[in-house]
Amino acid sequence: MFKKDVWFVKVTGDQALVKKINKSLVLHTVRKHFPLSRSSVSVMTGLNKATVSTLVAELCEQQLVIEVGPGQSSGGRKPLMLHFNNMAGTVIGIELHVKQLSAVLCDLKGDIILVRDFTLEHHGLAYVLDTMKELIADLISVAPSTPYGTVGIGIGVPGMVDEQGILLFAPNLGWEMVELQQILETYFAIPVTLDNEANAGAVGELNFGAAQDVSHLLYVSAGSGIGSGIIIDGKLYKGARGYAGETGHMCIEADGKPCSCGSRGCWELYASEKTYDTSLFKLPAHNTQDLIRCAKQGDIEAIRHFEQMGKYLGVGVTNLINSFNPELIIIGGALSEAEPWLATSMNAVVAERTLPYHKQQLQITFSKLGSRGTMIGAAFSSVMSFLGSIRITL
Amino acid sequence: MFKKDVWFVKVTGDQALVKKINKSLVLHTVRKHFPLSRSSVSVMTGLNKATVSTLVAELCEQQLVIEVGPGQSSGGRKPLMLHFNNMAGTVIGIELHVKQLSAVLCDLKGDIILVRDFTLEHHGLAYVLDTMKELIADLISVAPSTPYGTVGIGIGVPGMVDEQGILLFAPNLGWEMVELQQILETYFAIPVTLDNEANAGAVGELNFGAAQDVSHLLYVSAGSGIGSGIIIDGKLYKGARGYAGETGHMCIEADGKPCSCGSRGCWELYASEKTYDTSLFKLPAHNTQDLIRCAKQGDIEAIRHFEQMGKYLGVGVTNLINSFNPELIIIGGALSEAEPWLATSMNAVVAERTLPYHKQQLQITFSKLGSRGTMIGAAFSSVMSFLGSIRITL
DNA sequence: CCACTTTGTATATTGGTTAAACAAAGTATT
DNA sequence: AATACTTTGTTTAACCAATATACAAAGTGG
Repeated sequence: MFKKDVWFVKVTGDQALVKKINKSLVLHTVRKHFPLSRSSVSVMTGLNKATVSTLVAELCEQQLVIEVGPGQSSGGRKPLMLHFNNMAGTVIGIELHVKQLSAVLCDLKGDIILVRDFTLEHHGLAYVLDTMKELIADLISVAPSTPYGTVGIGIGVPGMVDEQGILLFAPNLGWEMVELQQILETYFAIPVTLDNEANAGAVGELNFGAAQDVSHLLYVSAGSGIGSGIIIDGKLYKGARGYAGETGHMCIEADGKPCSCGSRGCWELYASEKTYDTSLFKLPAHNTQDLIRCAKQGDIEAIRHFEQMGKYLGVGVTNLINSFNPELIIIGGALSEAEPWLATSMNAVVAERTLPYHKQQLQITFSKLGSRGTMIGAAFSSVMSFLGSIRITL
Repeated sequence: MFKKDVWFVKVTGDQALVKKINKSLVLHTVRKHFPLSRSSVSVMTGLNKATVSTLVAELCEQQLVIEVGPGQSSGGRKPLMLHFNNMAGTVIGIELHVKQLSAVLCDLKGDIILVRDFTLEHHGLAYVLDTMKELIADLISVAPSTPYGTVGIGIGVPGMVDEQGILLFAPNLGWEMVELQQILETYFAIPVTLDNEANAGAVGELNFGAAQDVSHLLYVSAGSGIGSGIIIDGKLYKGARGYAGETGHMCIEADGKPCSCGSRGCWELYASEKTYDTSLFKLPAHNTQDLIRCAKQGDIEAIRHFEQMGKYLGVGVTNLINSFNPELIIIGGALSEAEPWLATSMNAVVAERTLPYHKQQLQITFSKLGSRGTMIGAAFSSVMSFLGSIRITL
């Protein structure tokens, strides 16, 4: 419905392309580093002062940038400080959990204005869809009045999404081939970006969490299964058809346990919540939240189990490091809250098994954004999509 | 010594950038599709006829494109056909094997002009380096006279290479921290590109082999170990520090055989020539060449062993497919010559284990270029580097 | 021989960046 | 307080690559 990725459609170079590059450069420089004077934008971007002035004037007219008055002098005329107008519009970010629907209303900076949660009673498609529509409609209606209004809806789902925004398969919901993006775009007439939960989480961390100014990053979402969001050159890597990052079904035991995917020895059979039902330990509970509570109280079986998961988490993470050579690995998802019991054994395995050169300048952390990372990431994808669609010529 | 990747240094847009994009577009359109008229270049690129005329005129003056006379009319004036001047310069491609040094002299199209082989007696650094210098000097001296002369040397090595062109570690040669690129650039005053064997092979297949017009590709080089060349968006992906693609040390048996890398259960312990010494079968030989001969003669032990390797090859390939979602997987390296005995079991495992959606529009083939792929790829990297460094303004 | 097509070039225009000069508004020094 | 210097931001003219348009060149077909 809405054109996506307009950026790369034009392969030849002309003045429009030049302006697009520079205007976008100025906009994002202001967005990331405001408050800022025109002069410093010029220095930071390498663009001529005059060029910056022209482009800033246009961005002001488009209300994406605002002049907020004089700043402090550094030995000469006072600079006129520029702000990114985070209230030029709003976006909605949604995460579809198995038992819950979470939504946020964000400004264009990605700051949360409002949160809504809704407990799902079952996974009937019509029911969930209606709930989602209600939730979105509610958020749109209470959104503060802004020049552009609500400009995008970003959704993170626990399943595989293709390039056309079709939710192909969501095992935990029992859904297949749901044209979620198209349905919602038609209903609300607002651009919708649909992504799997891991990809959304990666975008969230990249822009707000542990991964700012990182360009090669893997976000491992460990929960009921495992999925990875892959950031390459600062951009989400989706593969040929949009299915990249299904690392949960990476085989780490060639002749291991049979998996529902048809393979054997898949990573997520050893390092996700799927282990709870087949654990060799006498687990006092079968969900992450309760197990963490038990571990906090010193339950030895729960702690042992987490340590075991940490080890297998490390095995898979090592594989990713050796293959991708990232700067940063972030462990996210529900299991990231078990960091205190997972981290030691995981790090030990990674330290022992990763190739020496790959360990240089590599960082491994747990998610900084917690359960909201996915929502915020989904919302932010919409922000970027909106900012990328801004008119170049006035 | 020589500036690499000049392309991305400039982040702002200006007319020079526009011209660079368009001139490069015209050049590579002619290179890939010649013979071609200016008019068809205009249609294919989307550039205005006048723009194409201007740029072609410059490229002709730079001797990279030549006008070869009138073509066939299609109902109007005869077109003036353009050729890419593959003899504007020459490049040298070298592959450093364990027991052999192979070199080619290529034109700018990547066609082989001359091949030289040299058997290495040992791996002494000084000895190999001297041999390499002699070989290169010889090829340069016999290269046909061209406007630009020999414009690049590309080298593929069996080891890990960093971004600065330092050969960090080559287990089979016993080398560590050899500044190969810098040594040769200083000696010959010609740009040198150094890459590991798998990356070079991937570039070779991408441009001359099974992978033309493919943008997401994995080239798995299986020989004495396993390494992968990863092509993403039509470009070689090297990771944060240049070490991406060390897939041979991907763990496929969490508690498997110990590996020299410090880890356990590494892929290459189960699917490379490293299996020969620990095989459960009574192998009639311990090198690939002889084993293939035996398999051809029906030796059941050799065949069984290859089938076993094929299975494990499939396990690793499945992991790569699920993670990267490529369009194409190419099996290369010495083991690719055992295709008849590897393919069936490998394909069976991949078919059984790969996620259903990832199998759509996925192709798996064995290398089409054989043992020369790496050399040609290395040479071609140099060609691209040269063409990328061409002056924009006359 | 004439109408039409295709190919390629010449010319004027457009629209972006830029350097340089300048104006505005401050600080520092005497 | 007056002067010199800095910093910030705008104005102006120039530059240059792509483009639309007109046109020239060279063919085909009836």
